[in-house]
Amino acid sequence: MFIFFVPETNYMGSKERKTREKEELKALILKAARKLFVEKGIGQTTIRNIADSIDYSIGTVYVYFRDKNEILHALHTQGFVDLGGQLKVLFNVTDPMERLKAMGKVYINYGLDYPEMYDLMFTLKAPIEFLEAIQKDEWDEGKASFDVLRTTAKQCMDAGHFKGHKLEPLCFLIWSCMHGMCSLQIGSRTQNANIKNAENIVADAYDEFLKILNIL
Amino acid sequence: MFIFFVPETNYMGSKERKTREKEELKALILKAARKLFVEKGIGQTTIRNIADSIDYSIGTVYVYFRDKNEILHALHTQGFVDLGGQLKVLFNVTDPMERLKAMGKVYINYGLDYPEMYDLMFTLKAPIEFLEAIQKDEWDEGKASFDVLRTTAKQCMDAGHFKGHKLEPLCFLIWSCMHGMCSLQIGSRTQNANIKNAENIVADAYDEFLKILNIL
DNA sequence: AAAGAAAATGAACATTGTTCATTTTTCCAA
DNA sequence: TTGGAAAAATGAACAATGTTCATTTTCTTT
Repeated sequence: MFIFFVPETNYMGSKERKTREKEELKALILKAARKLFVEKGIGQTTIRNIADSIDYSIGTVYVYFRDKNEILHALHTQGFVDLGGQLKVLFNVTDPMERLKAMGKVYINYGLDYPEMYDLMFTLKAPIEFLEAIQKDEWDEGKASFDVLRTTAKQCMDAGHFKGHKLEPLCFLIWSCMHGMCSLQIGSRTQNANIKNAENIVADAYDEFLKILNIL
Repeated sequence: MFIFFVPETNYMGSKERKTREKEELKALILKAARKLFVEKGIGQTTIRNIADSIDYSIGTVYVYFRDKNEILHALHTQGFVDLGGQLKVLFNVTDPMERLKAMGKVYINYGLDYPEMYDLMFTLKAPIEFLEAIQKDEWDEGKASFDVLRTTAKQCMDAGHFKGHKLEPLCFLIWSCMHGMCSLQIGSRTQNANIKNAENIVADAYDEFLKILNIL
């Protein structure tokens, strides 16, 4: 009894520790990758860079991630946890119309503050290609974030706003507005296009967005 | 006199022909590049592919273009000539509000019909990086297209629309709306995000956009 | 302490953008 | 017509990158 019990406990214990250590290393790789992406851009960050920065070999990275797209997808998911968390906090705001406005601001700030993460989440094909590669055609994080918008817009409608509008397309239009501003700004399409006051154009356009919301 | 005249004529003639031939080959390279980009995507098209498809060597491509970014920028410019031309045709529509609506439709159709060209024009960093590389911080084609929008929106204001709105930020907001829809659709962000009727979401959202324009 | 399992390694490969010395072609003058 | 210079075209070679996998190292259990 004793003879069997002790070894088995040790085995299970180390097995669990191993699992934890593996998760820790996986997290370490992601943390390093994210840091490099933010610092020097996704396109300029190589697997070697990531491995070097945490003093592991290239091969080790490939033990924990099948390819670069899986790393990008994992960070893509992290980004949605971050942004989604910030959006969910806004349910503190009881008036749905005010909440909707606040959501727009949070979304824009996230995009402009973390452009590389934003690109990963909403522009780059890589994380989507990973989903296709593993035959998963669901995008859970995107779903969740869009649900937050849909729920809020629905409450706006219930409160008498958006008369004559369809919920789903209107939500997508609002999302497109916010995304479009972030995307054009991040992609440097505002800088050289002869737009006046280009540095503040997103903030100014957001004000126009608010004016329109106020009459809907 | 005669002795000098004849050779000089020959020289100038062949010189001009040479110039023309160089331009033709440059155009041929761009045509091949564009074809491959549209067929298999920009990321999947290599310089070797382009060279092979027109039976020239890799080196020749580099005689005519300093690097891949220059090719991307040249096609980026072509795209703006195309789209800009389609937009300018709409000045046939005299009512500025109707013209604005039509411009949105043309823009969206272009984006959805030629997603790779659209990415090149409004999303990818490469053509912008080329501008930076050659120390040019003007983006003539972008300017011209935005001018078309600005002019039309200004006429809308003069006709009594958009009261209380600022021209420049409102134009950017409208552009962002259209761009956002194209960008999310092209980037496959609508497909798996639990959006109902995802195939038609852009068209449906455009209808919501029209409803809003009608009250502004 | 030894054997077996798990983890880490980095050399090696394929692909890409890019360069540049060399070759081929074109052109003009004698 | 032809020789040589100018122009154009070439493709071998290089550096960087993602990726694989046979080998080495480390850890775990008995």
